Amino acid sequence: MKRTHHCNELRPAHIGQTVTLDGWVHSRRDLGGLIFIDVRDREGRTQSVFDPSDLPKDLFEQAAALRSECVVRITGKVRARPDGTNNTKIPTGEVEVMASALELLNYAEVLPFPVDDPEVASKVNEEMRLKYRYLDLRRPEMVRNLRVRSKAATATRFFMDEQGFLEVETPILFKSTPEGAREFLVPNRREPGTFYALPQSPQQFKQILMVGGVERYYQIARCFRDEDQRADRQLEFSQIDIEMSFIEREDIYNLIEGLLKRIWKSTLNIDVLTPFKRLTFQEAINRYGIDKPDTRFGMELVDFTEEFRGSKFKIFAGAVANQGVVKAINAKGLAGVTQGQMDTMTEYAKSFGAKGLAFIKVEGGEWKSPIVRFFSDAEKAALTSKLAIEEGDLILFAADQWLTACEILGKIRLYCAEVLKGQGKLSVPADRFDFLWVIDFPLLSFDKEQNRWYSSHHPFTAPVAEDIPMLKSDPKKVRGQHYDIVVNGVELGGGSIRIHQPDVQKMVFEEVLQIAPDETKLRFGYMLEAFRYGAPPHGGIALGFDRLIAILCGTPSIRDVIAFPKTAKGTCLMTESPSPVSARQLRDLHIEVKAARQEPPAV
RNA sequence: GGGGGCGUAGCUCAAUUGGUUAGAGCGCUGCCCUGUCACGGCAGAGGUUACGGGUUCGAGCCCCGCCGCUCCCGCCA
Repeated sequence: MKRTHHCNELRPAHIGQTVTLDGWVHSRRDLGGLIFIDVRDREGRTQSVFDPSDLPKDLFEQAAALRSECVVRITGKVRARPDGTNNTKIPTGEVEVMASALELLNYAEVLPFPVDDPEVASKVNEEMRLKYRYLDLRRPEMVRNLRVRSKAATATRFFMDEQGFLEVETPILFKSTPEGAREFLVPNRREPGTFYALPQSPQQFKQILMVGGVERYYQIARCFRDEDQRADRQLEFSQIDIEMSFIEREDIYNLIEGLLKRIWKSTLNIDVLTPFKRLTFQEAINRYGIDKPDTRFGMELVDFTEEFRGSKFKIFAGAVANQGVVKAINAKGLAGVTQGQMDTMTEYAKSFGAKGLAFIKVEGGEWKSPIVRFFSDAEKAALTSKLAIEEGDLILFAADQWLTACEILGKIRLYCAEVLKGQGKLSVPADRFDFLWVIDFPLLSFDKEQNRWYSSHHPFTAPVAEDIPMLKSDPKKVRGQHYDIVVNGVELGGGSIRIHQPDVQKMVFEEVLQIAPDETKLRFGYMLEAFRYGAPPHGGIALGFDRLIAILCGTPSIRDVIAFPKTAKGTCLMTESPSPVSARQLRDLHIEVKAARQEPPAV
């Protein structure tokens, strides 16, 4: 390598040294008689000067012909910049390289979009950024995201190693287990009609590793789910996947708190306070209307079920009489909500099953609301005191079954917070991270359509020991030893203590979940068999690695922290995948495509 | 599968709500310029308004279809 320094390295201490820099032409300022070339690499940029008075004519002309993003090697002596010409915006701004040699390593054609101007580049259409991802990745913001990702991965590996974990890789070609997410299938050439599946997660392998005596396993694992995408969901994504033997829930909490503390310290140099708060599922729903609450602001749900029992306002009284609840939130300072925003909120509430969205605007010293005339003085007094109502407030109500009412207001709460942030009435510091554990989830949920119970998390989750007797008598009340780690309203990960007794697992499969014994054997037979030969008590967790990095980088989309992400429809705009394949490939795989299909280009 | 937003020059955006030859900034090309760093100055090129239909005397704008990007619901054990 001929490069002597990177482009964020030269300081006044280097003055007098002859150096060689390799990089891209970040910008070229041709003053006619004098040319400035800023050379950029992933570390930063450095100014070089081409002065015709001490350069051969052809060298000077070569420099004049350079254009943005050409790859160059520049050699020259480091010198202090003349008085008054320092550039305080860049760390190398006190010095410059007086070029004596220039090598054009590669020429660059005119770019489809600029990478040198952060203002413009950050606004470029994402379609363009994805198609020319290699250009997008040159932007300092993107380099920084990749660096944070790498640092976090390294911190994870160091920490997990210190804690005695073994990094073990598990197969990508897995067995189809049609529970949960839709899988990607891979046809087996060797036996027509059989398929591998790509793993939704290494769940079953990591439990088998515990049976295999590994005791402490981790992996930054690639997972695949053929479901529709979101800003925080890709078809393929990464998890920090962890499993441990001979432990209880507290051990997982401790471990993860230590891991996140380490990651935050090594990437952002922020000290995260531990232990994290804990909230039961019940309390999370009751206070925030969601199982992944953002606790960086208040606006909590307040219960008025007792106050409106027998109220003259029949909608509220009726909900209570029907075993439902009445809940309200105070969106402080939002009385000036526009009709459009109110309509949006009402539509939003309706999409979650509400019949409408009752409200009170507190403006000009009075309560403006179509429903307030039905309220008694006692009811008004209760609202005023429990919601701390003041001038300028907007009160919003939901009356329904407990879970529905809470979820509706939970969504409305988040919407109001966004509106208030937009108006500058609510601000959340960018470096604030509210971590918390959500615990005591119900083990089972009931599927009304299929008239059967299904696992809230997955069927290997252990019930809380004291609740086991209720498994058959009162399944609804059984709590699972499941936990979610939440930060700033984002579900960062979740896990559980697993069932390690084959008889309990069999009972859950067959008697609680009502999966036929032969089907259980077909799908999970190898697991049940493994558990017969001495399975240690164990449990684990998986953290969404992409989401974790997105939070560290302060971006709402995980596409910004994945080098080569896919679009919302699952395509790669750079490589144009997925794509048709040749008839011969299909024949080898014993696959006949019935849908009208595009022919691949002839090779 | 459903709902919303967007698509105009290489890029980011305008276009007085259906009316002349579709504009600006940046970029690009040429010329000038010895202390710039968002260099500056002068001149110039660059458009199938994503695509296909329709309504109209007239469509970037209205209608239908279609493609792509994006956000959300469903889905994600």
